[in-house]
Amino acid sequence: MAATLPKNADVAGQFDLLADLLELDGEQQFRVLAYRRAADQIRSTPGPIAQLALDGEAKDLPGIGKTIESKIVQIVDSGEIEALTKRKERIPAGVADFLRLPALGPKTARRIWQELGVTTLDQLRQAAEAEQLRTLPGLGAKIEERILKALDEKPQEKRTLLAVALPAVLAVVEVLREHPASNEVSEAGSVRRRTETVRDLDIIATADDPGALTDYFASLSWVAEVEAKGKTKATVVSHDGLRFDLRVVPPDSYGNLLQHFTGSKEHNVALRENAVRRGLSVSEYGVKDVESGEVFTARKEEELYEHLGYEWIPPELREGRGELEAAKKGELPTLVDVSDVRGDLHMHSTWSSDAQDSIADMAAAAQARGYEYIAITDHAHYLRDGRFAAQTKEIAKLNEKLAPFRILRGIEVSIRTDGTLDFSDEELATCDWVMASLHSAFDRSPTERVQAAMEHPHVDCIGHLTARKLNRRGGTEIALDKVIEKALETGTFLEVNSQPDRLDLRDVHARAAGEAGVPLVISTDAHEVGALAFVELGVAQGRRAWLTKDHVINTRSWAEVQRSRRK
DNA sequence: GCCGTTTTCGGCCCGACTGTTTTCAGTCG
Repeated sequence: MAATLPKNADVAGQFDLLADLLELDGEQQFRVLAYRRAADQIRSTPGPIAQLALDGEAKDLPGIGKTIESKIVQIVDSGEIEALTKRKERIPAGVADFLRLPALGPKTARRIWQELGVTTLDQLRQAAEAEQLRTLPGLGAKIEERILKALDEKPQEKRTLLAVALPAVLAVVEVLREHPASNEVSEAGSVRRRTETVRDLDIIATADDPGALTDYFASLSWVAEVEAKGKTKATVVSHDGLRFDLRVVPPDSYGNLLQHFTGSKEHNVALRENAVRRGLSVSEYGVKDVESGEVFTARKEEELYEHLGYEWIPPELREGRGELEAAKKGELPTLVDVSDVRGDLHMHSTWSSDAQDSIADMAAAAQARGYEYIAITDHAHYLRDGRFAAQTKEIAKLNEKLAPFRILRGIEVSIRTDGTLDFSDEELATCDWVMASLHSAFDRSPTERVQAAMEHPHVDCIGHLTARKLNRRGGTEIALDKVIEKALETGTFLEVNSQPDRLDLRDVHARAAGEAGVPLVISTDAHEVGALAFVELGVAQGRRAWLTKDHVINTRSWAEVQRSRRK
């Protein structure tokens, strides 16, 4: 067996590339689709897929059968899927890049390659500039134009953080609701599902006068550019670069449309596949009984799901990860809600030089949110040379004043490269709450360091496990299964960090931890009072992870948290 | 290639838009 297993992302990448090459080779589309689905499944699998394949358990996952499992084993054994190696010999590497360009699908890319001998993006640009593409039947000047435009654009724009997108969309929804022509207005798409980042921001509405509403939408003061505007649909770009899509739909099928435009694609495909087996064809306009031709429309999503035999599914779960099966049996979890949260166990004060507000201000803001307790968890390295004792005094003094509200004497320690903590055991022993986190040298044995920290008798919780920063760095390759195992063994909690660019654990990781029985903490890591509101993002992430109130330890009183601790 | 309260074989989501075409294939979400 290889010493280190290939990463899920790399395994998935090979299947996606194989799918691309098969498609270019004109293979059966359903084989291509099968590889793409397998790639998606592998990406959303929390543990190492390679180990599962070696153990013969990968084929238990949906969309992965014996053939794909054996191909994963090939990656472990020789580094690459054999079929991929073979296809690469036949198809020039650059041709697969054509598929990333708009308007170029497999059929067109293949023709450009085979009939014009174009095999790289540079050659493609030259061919488009020389107006050679239009010599192929079915291709014209427009295609050349679009290809050149796409090649000139920046490689890939960053995705918008949910923290930016969500308030922006909700504000627009509010404004549209106030317009006299509108009836129902809702956010849809990935924002409604609360995915950690989004590309476009979708809104759907019903209106007495659709044209009046789209006109109004396109004329709002923050709109910098109107990309498209018709009676029932408009796309605009705001001055800060956000792209909004508004669809105005008839009220009778509002439920169908809201469901359709909320997605995800995977959820909708699975929903429709299941419906097809029962002779029903589902579209955004209604559910058609194929035999009788009757069409069912729904004003509400609940009616639509009910008609198809499901209980209503919270948008956060609609990712094609087993929610339909659970909803059919009526076994969806009751997801944790922001109102369940009773305290915040990770935040900083001016004692950390990167934070902005005093302990007293943080406490007041937490009280205003209705919390019963907070933990002040300043970085250990700011609390040396008597500052730790001084801060403890300040907290005690505030507690006298604020009781029964409680400020916990917490701390956030860094896990050093050797797995030790950057604070003394004696002082940690006096803390109510200890978070341990990786803050540097992320590639140096992260799993072993986290495990070592969990073994420490005073560490209560591991903060932002993978240390990823959305749009900036991918996060460490931590063996989540080993971390979960150690968490269960030592009674250590795991954090869902609510910072907009962290949201770490990510959804599938938090779900795996929750299902394994590891208690989770949803905390903000706030560095200023306003950041306490990020709990909404953390809770959304928790909901995407199928977490209930019972999974989340800070939905309990502090006394209950203490009782449930094993160390 | 995967999968099964109609199937271990024969299916595999749905509709809109686009560009290039006189009826549609390919692409996209």
